[in-house]
Amino acid sequence: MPAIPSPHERLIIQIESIAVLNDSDRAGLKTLPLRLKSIGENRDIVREGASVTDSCLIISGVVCCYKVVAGGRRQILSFHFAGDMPDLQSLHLNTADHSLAALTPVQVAFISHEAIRVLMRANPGVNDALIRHLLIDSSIFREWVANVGRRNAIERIAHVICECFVRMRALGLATATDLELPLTQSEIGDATGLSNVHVNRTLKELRRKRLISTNGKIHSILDWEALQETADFDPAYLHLRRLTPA
Amino acid sequence: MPAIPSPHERLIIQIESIAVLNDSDRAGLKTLPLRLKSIGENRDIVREGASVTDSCLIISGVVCCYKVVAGGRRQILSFHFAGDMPDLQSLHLNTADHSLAALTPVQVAFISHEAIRVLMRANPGVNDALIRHLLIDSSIFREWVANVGRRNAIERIAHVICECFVRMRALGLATATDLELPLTQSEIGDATGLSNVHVNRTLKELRRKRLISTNGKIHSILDWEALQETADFDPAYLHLRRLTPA
DNA sequence: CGACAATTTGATCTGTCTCAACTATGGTGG
DNA sequence: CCACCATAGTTGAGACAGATCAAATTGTCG
Repeated sequence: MPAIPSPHERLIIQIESIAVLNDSDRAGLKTLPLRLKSIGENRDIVREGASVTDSCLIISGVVCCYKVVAGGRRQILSFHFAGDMPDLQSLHLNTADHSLAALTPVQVAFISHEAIRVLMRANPGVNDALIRHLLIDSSIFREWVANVGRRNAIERIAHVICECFVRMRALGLATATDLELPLTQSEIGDATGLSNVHVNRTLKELRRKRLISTNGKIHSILDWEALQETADFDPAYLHLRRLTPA
Repeated sequence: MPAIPSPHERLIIQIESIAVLNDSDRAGLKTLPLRLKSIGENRDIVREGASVTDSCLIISGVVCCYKVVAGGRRQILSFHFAGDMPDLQSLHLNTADHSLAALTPVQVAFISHEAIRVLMRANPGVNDALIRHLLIDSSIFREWVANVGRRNAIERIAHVICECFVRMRALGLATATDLELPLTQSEIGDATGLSNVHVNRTLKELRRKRLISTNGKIHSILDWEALQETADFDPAYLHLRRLTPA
């Protein structure tokens, strides 16, 4: 059982799940100055429209990006876990076009854009890796457009579960069968464009089909093949180097 | 009435709609070697899963990114016009996670990744501008997730029209009231997650409300304020430097 | 224990889909 | 020049997935 990774190690685990780093890249990343902060459940970390001068690295907990459309309905755009940098794009887009919120109590580390820019200029490996991180986020948004646009309720929810499972597993945050996904049904609904009532029924359907089982915040994958099948899930869009932790 | 811009000029118009370039940036962009090609209507330019070594610049016509989900249903992810580089992300994600297709006869220019990389390394202004282009694409995908996830049919369609209008106008491809948008109703449905029948009814509703009028492929904005209102449209997510052409 | 959040269930309603037929439109070849 | 055909658009009727509303149940935590 490995010790809990340090914040810098979290970042390196995340980056190495998608890109190859050499010793000097890793050394450079370890010099990044981090400003740690704890944030309570359901608190906004960044609000849409704000000007941003730091990007944040998640150390623990679950975070989501979201927008609010006319009528106050919320659409969750993505989920993020320890090691992710959910607003890295603020490096080149200074006004936030969406909000970032803590879904659980979270620990984040703020990193100034300036420090990241200096490191990227000095270190081509880090430069390429972070751009790749940004582009993979973009790829995930594309998949989500297809998910909410053209899949039915059971496919949508199964797909989100598959994605979270694969991504968390690559980050060392899930076992071969279990993941801790502390989302409410209403949050799953906001991510999939469904009402919370219908999410409830659809989750029941997934359990009835013995694809998953749920014990509090812990979800178990009972039949990974069948779950991917019903989700129409293909992990290619995540552009991971490997699907299991190193 | 200005002459039709050259391919390199198209690219510079597009980039200057989102970023500031200096003389050396513009000069550098003009040296990019372009391999021109004409592509027929409804032909794929890049197919999902392919390995890509060139990015393409659209010279004329309309192009879309799309995915096909289980059951063969298509989801259009984005529309692209003259000056756009719709698969710039292949620079760092070599296997395409979606397809790119010509919706009209199009002229494209292929640019080798190597040439773009050399230019970006030599020219920080171009580097930042192209990354910004990538991140704005990403922002547009986020808005589309919210559009198909949480808006109703009339809002979705009005929103897509608003976006195309503003983006085409910034590229000098639309007048103050008219845009040439040669999309079939079925393509609009694939972009908004609606059936073509319902698109038809909803477009009729938009015309009945005197928000738009349609004459073949030419759409006129009759009441821009009211159209934005019904679309819940705010152009901030496009991160444009200005909403009208230079 | 009490209070509040989250989940579960039932009943009803509605937006959108599907299927099918019909009309315009434009292109092609005889 | 017109008959023909393919494509896109339009309209109607019925079905269904998922929304909404309402209420009961089950956590969960101070």
